[in-house]
Amino acid sequence: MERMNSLQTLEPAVDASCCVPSERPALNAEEAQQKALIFKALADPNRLRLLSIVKAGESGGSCVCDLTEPLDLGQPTVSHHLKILVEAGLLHREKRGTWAYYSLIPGALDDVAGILATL
Amino acid sequence: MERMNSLQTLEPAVDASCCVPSERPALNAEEAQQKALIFKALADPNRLRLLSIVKAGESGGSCVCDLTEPLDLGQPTVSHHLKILVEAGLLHREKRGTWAYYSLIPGALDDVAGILATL
DNA sequence: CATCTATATCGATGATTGTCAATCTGCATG
DNA sequence: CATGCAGATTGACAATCATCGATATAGATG
Repeated sequence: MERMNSLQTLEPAVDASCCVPSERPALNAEEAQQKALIFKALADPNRLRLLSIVKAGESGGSCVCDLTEPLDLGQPTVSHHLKILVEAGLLHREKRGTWAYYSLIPGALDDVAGILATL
Repeated sequence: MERMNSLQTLEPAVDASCCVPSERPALNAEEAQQKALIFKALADPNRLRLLSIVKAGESGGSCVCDLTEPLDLGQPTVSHHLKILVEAGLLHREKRGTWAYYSLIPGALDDVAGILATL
């Protein structure tokens, strides 16, 4: 299970040869599952709020203690949601001393938008 | 429950007065729930494939019978997934004779991308 | 009207998920 | 080393969800 998605490598150069969009043959089961994982991560109100707060507080990242209160959720629950967002390739986690700081991975949300555009 | 989302009216002119992005105060619980509904609709591999197939077959829409086989799912299950996509404001359903034709709502996926961009 | 066909709805079931309380880990500081 | 604190992990439980088989609805056609 470790390190599930990377978003960066999700569309690994569809065609190494050359150009032409080459008749996209409609998502196969495997691709669909990959991409669904990312949308699953976004499919919870509290996780959307976490992303929103982390994005708004862009300046070294937000620590869990800052995120627990506004959501009115227990600390373990927030940790759990954050883990899902990290595994989806949307957030980055950095431990500094006792605290863990979470920050948006640059471009990650744009990549998701790209997935939608190329469905 | 009827007619849940419209996507078009989800961002109802954030600010009627004028300009300035006006310090977005991080998703509140209600907005988050609304938006999560849309991502929930996208958070299933088979629904992603349905969207993909419907999008690819843009020419009057795809009927359920065309969608059942490629997904290898029962007809009731496909109908169920399609309903969820319609309720999320992503697909349009049109009954012609005995058949039901589904088509992408123009701009709907772009609107979702917009939600991501303004998180 | 009887029948056929395409699709929708219903009821049940197994799987997944969100949440919490309890516990564990690891860093920091007295 | 003992204590305290931030955060992660675990185990349990209720709620939600995806799927299916059976059935219902509603056009079309004989």
